[in-house]
Amino acid sequence: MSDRPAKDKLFDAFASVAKVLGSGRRAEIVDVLAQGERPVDEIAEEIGQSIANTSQHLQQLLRAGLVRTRREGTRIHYRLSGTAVTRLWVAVREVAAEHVAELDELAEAYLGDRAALDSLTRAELTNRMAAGDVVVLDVRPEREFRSGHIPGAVSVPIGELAGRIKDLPHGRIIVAYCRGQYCVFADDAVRTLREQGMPAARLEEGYPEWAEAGLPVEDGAPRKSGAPG
Amino acid sequence: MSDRPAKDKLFDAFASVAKVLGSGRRAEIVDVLAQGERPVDEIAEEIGQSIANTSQHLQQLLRAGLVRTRREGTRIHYRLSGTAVTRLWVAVREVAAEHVAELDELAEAYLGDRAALDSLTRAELTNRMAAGDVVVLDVRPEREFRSGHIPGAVSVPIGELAGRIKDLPHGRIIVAYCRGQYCVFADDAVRTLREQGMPAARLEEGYPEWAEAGLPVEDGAPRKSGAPG
DNA sequence: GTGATATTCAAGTATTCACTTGAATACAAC
DNA sequence: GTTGTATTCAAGTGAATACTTGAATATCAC
Repeated sequence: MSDRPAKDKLFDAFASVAKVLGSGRRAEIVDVLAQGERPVDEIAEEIGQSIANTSQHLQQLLRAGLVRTRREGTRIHYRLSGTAVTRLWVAVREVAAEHVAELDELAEAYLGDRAALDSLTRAELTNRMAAGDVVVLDVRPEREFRSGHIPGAVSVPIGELAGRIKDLPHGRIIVAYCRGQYCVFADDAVRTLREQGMPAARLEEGYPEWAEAGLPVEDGAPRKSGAPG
Repeated sequence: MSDRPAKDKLFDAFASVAKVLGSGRRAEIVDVLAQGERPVDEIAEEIGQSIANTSQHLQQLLRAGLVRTRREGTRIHYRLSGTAVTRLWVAVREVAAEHVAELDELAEAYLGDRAALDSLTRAELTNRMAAGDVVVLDVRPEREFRSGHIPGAVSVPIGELAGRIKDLPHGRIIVAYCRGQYCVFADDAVRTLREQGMPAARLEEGYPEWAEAGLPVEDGAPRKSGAPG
């Protein structure tokens, strides 16, 4: 009754999208690119693989249509090909969080114990931003901040945080955010700030989810450090 | 700085979810189970594979946490483990539709030319249902209808449609729906009805998307054929 | 043009995967 | 208990995959 070979091919095409996300290294690449575009060598460093291997993973993502490229001189910048890809990546993590038995252990092994860390949802953060009683801290690498961030956020990459704590405004709660729920930067930031006696919490999710939810974003260079608006 | 082995394992765990969807046959299984639970032999028949092979695919889906089982006598029924899995499957198809170059051709090869077929969005259908000027026709196999359908829909499996056209009410547009955007049943139904001079259109998407969107659903046996409410 | 750098390609290897076939298990009917 | 049926398991094969190494390509600076 139904056209079996044609149906198989159609579903193989759907599966090709999932298949390309079915490698931990390519998943890391998508996670990185969800923060904004990056050249090959930086991606390789980010995922801890050789450049040749990273390039081949990127070719696969390209063939599957999940990423696009842009040439700039000798460098080739990769980026996700659209917001549907971000949604797909979020959906994968959701299913994993709900249904993969060992995920909690693995996440704890990587992230450490989060029990002591406060976290805010996006809605809570927008409320508090409206009330004006928070400082929003973007602790991702500065180039990710430049390609897009929460409006009014201060960029202090996690590596520089310890040395710049004194520049941060006092008297308001500091809410740190980073790449997402499974990113260590914001956790590290909250721990560092707490050790210095500053009230701090993390945004539960990260920048890609914020942008994907249609909340306002801003891009460009960070202001000179000091108290923001 | 970051714990590479732990990070790799965490992302491997995310990837394991995508990987298991990265086979056309397993994708078909998920598509079938999105309509409701099914025993192994029916799934095997639905995807056109041997029972042994289907069983192994199901084991993989089970290990990855995407499906659950229920024993009933000697038969084992598989079902999706939650709505997050449906969302993931929808996300995969969206990315494929947007970014996989050959998908249009493959879909047309399987579905045939759709240019002449009217289709309604979910919102359009709910409006027309409220206005009372449509007959909603569920052309999936009856057991899928029983495990959940659009309220007020009439169940006429596609294979029986030709013989039951005379039982359908006249004077109202007939809107057929089935498993989803890439399912042929509703297309076939619209063509069959049109040939008989009845005004017909299809719902753009299928039952799983309807249910996932939080729209009302109903379950149970179909009424005896004849005009519904 | 030459040299330097970023990226891709190609070949090789160990591993994993999909499917087949045939046997083993688990429950139901008797 | 035996028989029948639904499902799973195990072994085998050919294809695909991830990563490595080393060479090829493309652009820029000069």
